[in-house]
Amino acid sequence: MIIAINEYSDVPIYIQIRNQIVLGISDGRLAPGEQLPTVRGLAEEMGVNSMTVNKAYQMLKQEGYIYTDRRNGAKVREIMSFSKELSEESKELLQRVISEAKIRGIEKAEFFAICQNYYESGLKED
Amino acid sequence: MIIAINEYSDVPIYIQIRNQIVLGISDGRLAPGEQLPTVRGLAEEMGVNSMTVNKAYQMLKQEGYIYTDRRNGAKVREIMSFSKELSEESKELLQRVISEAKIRGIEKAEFFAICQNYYESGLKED
DNA sequence: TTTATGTATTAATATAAATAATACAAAGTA
DNA sequence: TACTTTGTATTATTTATATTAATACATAAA
Repeated sequence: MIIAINEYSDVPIYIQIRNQIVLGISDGRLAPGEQLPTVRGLAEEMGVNSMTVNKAYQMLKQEGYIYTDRRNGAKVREIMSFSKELSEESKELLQRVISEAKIRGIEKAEFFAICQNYYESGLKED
Repeated sequence: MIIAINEYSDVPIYIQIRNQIVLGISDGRLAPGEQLPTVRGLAEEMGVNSMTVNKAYQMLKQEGYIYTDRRNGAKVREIMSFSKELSEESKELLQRVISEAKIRGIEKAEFFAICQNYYESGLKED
């Protein structure tokens, strides 16, 4: 999976890496159990420091998306035991997005159509 | 309107202030044309520096949510000329939220129900 | 003249991100 | 045994940003 970062974004690089990998897991580009690039490998490929990548992996591990061992590197977890609820952070983000949508006069149906697109991306398996 | 900040959040204070005000506009707690607290007044009330509040107002002004003049302070804009589209930032946030919802096994209908709640908050006028 | 408004300026402090250079533990391989 | 590759730990440095602080200015109403 290609991980592209925006160097002009004010989102820290390690957060961008983390976000991209979560996105990859959600749309199927990263399969359960799949091997992730090594810390050093990804760092070199992206042109960033390996500690920056390590920080992203630490975060993903702590959140339960991946696991690591010293020998075999990092892999996507096969079984993720999340509560079937949005995280508090997600709720706050969603509220913000919807508040701005409302101010811009975007109707609910319109908004749902946008969500639908994101929800369905990556599901096609033919 | 009460503006409460979370001092433990890693979201900068001026961004939190900005977000709260946008939220207030979207749910009707802040009416079009309504007078906002003065920079110094809000700063004292919140126990932060006035330049921090000023930074939030600058951002809101630049985004088109409010206007200011030296004499009358800051007010919510009566007419906001936004495009009827989500901002790029909102789209990215929404994609992130939905990717995490999918990983957690939250069905689309469930997700829409959550959105519905946020969409309808603040509309009751009786 | 006084007052209250947003704004501008300059400095200082604190925090965090990112890089850099090494080193360590673990476990497979030659 | 020796070597290699993995994630991880450590320490230091640089850079950028947030926040506070203390003043000062322009404006316009009272």
